[in-house]
Amino acid sequence: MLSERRLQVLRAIVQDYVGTEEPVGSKALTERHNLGVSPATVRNDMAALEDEGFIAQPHTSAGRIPTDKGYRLFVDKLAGVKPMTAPERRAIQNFLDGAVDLDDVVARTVRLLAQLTRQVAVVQYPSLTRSTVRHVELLALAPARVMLVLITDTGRVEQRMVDCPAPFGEASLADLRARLNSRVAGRRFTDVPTLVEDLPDAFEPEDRGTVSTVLSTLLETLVEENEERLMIGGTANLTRFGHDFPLTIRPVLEALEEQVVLLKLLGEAKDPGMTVRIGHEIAHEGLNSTSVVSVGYGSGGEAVAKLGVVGPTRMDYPGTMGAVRAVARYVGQILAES
Amino acid sequence: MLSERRLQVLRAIVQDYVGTEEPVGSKALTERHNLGVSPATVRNDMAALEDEGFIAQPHTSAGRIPTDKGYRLFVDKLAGVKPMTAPERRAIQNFLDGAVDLDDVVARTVRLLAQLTRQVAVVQYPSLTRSTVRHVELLALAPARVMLVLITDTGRVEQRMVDCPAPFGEASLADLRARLNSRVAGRRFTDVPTLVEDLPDAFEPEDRGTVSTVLSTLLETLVEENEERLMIGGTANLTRFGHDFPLTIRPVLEALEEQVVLLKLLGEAKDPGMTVRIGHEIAHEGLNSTSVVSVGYGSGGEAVAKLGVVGPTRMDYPGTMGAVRAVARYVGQILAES
DNA sequence: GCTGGCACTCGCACGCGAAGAGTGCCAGGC
DNA sequence: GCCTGGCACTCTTCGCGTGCGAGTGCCAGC
Repeated sequence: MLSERRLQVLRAIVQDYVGTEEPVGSKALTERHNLGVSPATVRNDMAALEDEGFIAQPHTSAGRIPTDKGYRLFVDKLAGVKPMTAPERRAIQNFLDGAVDLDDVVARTVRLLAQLTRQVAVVQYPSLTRSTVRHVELLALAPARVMLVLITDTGRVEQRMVDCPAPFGEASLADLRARLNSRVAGRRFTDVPTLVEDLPDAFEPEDRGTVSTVLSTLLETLVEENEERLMIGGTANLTRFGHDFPLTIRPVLEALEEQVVLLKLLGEAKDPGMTVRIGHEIAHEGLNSTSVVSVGYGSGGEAVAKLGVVGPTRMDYPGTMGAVRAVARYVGQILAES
Repeated sequence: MLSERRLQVLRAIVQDYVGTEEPVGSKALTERHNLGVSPATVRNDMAALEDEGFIAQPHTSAGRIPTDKGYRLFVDKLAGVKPMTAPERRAIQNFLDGAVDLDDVVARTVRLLAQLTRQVAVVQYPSLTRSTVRHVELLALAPARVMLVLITDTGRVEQRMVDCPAPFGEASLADLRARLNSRVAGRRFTDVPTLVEDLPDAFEPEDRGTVSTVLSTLLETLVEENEERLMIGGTANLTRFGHDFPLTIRPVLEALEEQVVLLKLLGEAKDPGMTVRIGHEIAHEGLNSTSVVSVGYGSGGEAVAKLGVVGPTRMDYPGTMGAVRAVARYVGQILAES
């Protein structure tokens, strides 16, 4: 196990490197932190930390920078979560309070997170499968054409066109609407398939085909892969890091556009609380030099989706974690109110 | 007026510079294009073109590059719109055909445009004010809480929560829903305000407050500034230009995130057909070294929104214009079908 | 009005050397 | 046994001078 002082040295290295973006040497360390020992001693500690793989030197005659493993230790053992200040909290609440609908909530959240952390913000829309049904609406647009509108308790709205195999009367439609809502309203989306299973049986034979079609469209809408959406913002912040740009920024932008990658990433974080993934811990190659801080948010006690930020591994973890946690908390409140 | 050959020289310069990204000299020009004259002659032409402000040299001893004015002349007089090939058209159609709802259409369109042009794609959602109402739905979520759902003929869905001043019975709600729809269904959104003006008068005094509240929420939803949304994609393509990056890419990314800027830009292009804005013709500072190609698209003869791409002034204008036009055409078809 | 020739201007890549930062190691002290 | 000051060594970075090459402008001739 590393001695207490060596951990302090690692902490100091991480802090300085995050602040300056430059490899940090033993002399600078002793000057900026009261370690109570001389540079030579720190050098020994650094050599030990390097042997253990927590830090590395870019070139022989440069200072050290933390490795992914070093950041991991920092995040797990050495750093807390920096709470937001009172004015910051107020600003968050004010900014989110003006939202008029779910799209607006998500858009504002993205902007807010990007501004607070000065990094790329990612916000997932509330998952359908983890929400409950508020209402299902059926609208006859033409005799054999129905629009299906799905509304969740989190304010999310999905719509689908349904082409019916046979004309469907207004009375049958009203019947289906009523039966459907009485069965699924207030229930979790995951329960919907079994709840509507035998619904066609209640209808006249000539309507059963249409009812089945409507129901299967409803079920398709709930399929995991379709139902995940997210919004991204603050990509301009990517330009703040590394001056070796095109190479660094490109794969990150590409990965961000591949929403699948991000969704997988957010989905992987099983822990409902905060998750930090650092550098190579992220499977996707383009994101190997970034870290992702994510957390679930939800209207009640349960998380309905995730939000987080993507930034360079060299990021201010305590501050970022604080901002992410605070924003998630307020978004949850807003959703619960609406 | 410039002689025919000088225009050809300008065209050749634009084409070569777009292809190579490097200033083009007189010798290279004569080698790559059959101008039928010697480099010395071309030099004279280039000097004339420079005097007129169509081209410039980055440094004394380098080749010439087109100025914004040069690109403008190229686009207006020298370049046509390169039509898509048959396979490309088929690919566009296939790609768009799988869309399940409006969000999906827009998302696919953005991806498609970004891929075809290898630039940043921008797609505006169909404008509410230029669409017609398909249906207005009112759902009672609580005695004094109504959800308003607005559906357009282009498939766009907007929802708003309405907190009513007084409890509102299910019967009154059904009444309002029926009256509202009979008045506005099939009508243009811009006509809605006058169409619903006297609607509260038809209700009992105790319900009038609530009806007014619902109606004013409806009207707010239509306010220009709220109703404009857009989706952006292909930002990774920004990294393909200039190696002097951070400086170039940063303001562009910032401008793209400021959706207001883009919306204004798209809105300014009054011409329903294709509009090309080049470099400093764009008022926003961050976009001074980019060009924007935009065109309206719509389900019928009329444009309901715009789409386009943002790229470096040094872009393949004929190809980009061809792609933008083709995509707009197919998106219009898809919307008309849904 | 076009062409070949020629002098001139610069930007850029290359090589070299000095400067500076930081390390590793060692011998001595508490 | 651990910490410290000293010292030699390594390697990157930066500045500078030079040569090269690309490209131009101009001029005289056809």
